[in-house]
Amino acid sequence: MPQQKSVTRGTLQRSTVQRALQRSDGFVTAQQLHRRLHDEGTPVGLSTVYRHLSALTDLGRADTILVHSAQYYRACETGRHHHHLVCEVCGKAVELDPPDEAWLRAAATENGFTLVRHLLEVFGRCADCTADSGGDARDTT
Amino acid sequence: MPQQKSVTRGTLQRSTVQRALQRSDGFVTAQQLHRRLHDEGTPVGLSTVYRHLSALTDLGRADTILVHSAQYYRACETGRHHHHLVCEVCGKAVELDPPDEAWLRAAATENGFTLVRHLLEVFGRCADCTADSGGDARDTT
DNA sequence: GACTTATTGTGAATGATTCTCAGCCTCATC
DNA sequence: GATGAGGCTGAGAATCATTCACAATAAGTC
Ligand SMILES: [Zn+2]
Ligand SMILES: [Zn+2]
Ligand SMILES: [Zn+2]
Ligand SMILES: [Zn+2]
Repeated sequence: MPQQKSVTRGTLQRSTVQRALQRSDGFVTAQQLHRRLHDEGTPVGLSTVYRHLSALTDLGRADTILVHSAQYYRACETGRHHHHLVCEVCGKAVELDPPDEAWLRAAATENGFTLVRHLLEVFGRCADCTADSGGDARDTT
Repeated sequence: MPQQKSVTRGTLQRSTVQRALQRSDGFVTAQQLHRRLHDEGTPVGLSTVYRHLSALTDLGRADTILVHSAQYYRACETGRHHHHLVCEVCGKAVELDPPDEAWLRAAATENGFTLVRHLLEVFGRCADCTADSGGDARDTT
């Protein structure tokens, strides 16, 4: 449980990372954000980017998904429970309100499980990206 | 697109990995399987374990989930679409038949997306593991 | 302004997964 | 049953994302 303590002070880097995340639409990785900040002339150390993205996630101000062995972050105002419809090509994302999730709890207790969390991510290609492209399209459903 | 070609020949290592995976209950990583085989006196190279797990997945004979930046595999006979209820502590897993997934397609087209795949994993602790333990229990829902 | 301490950034460390490639083994063929 | 071509193996190097360590720096406090 080496759960590291979250950063909390109001620093320049903190707001920089926070705003950069809000400006992005769709999910981005810490690395991408780091490079972007560098290119924009407001560089922030890679570790610091990681630190703040992680802190924002802890605070519920961002949500994250794990794809292709990489962690993607996205600003997230709503405190409500929701899932994402993510474009595999450009990273654009839409929030989804799932309907019933009751069957889920039912299934859990039915099997003697105590629920901790669940994760639902839907991948596809947005209208724009369907237009161009012509590459691969595996289906791991 | 550096999609590597899958192994297909009938070799000793192939069946060894395949059977080891079937013997395990719950999800396991390539590393765990590799170590287990080594301990059991039927060592198989790490690369080879990775190759076969990946091949089995392509063939639909195994399914995989990504947790904590690590890939977990599990033998999977049923060709049907399904999801998993996974114990975060011991890795035990139960297959779930989700009810309606229609809203999902609806939501996709509604947003101009072409669906490719979706991923639903439910995490919790099984009866056994709820009994002991007393550690952390975050809820990223 | 001086002080206490959290935060930063660089570079090294980690860990999982993939790649490389020479030698080995399968399998179709004879 | 022997042969040959090409697929399979495995040890170690190479990648890649992420985490760590720690000395230098800047926030918040009085
Ligand atoms: Zn949900
Ligand atoms: Zn797109
Ligand atoms: Zn489903
Ligand atoms: Zn368990």
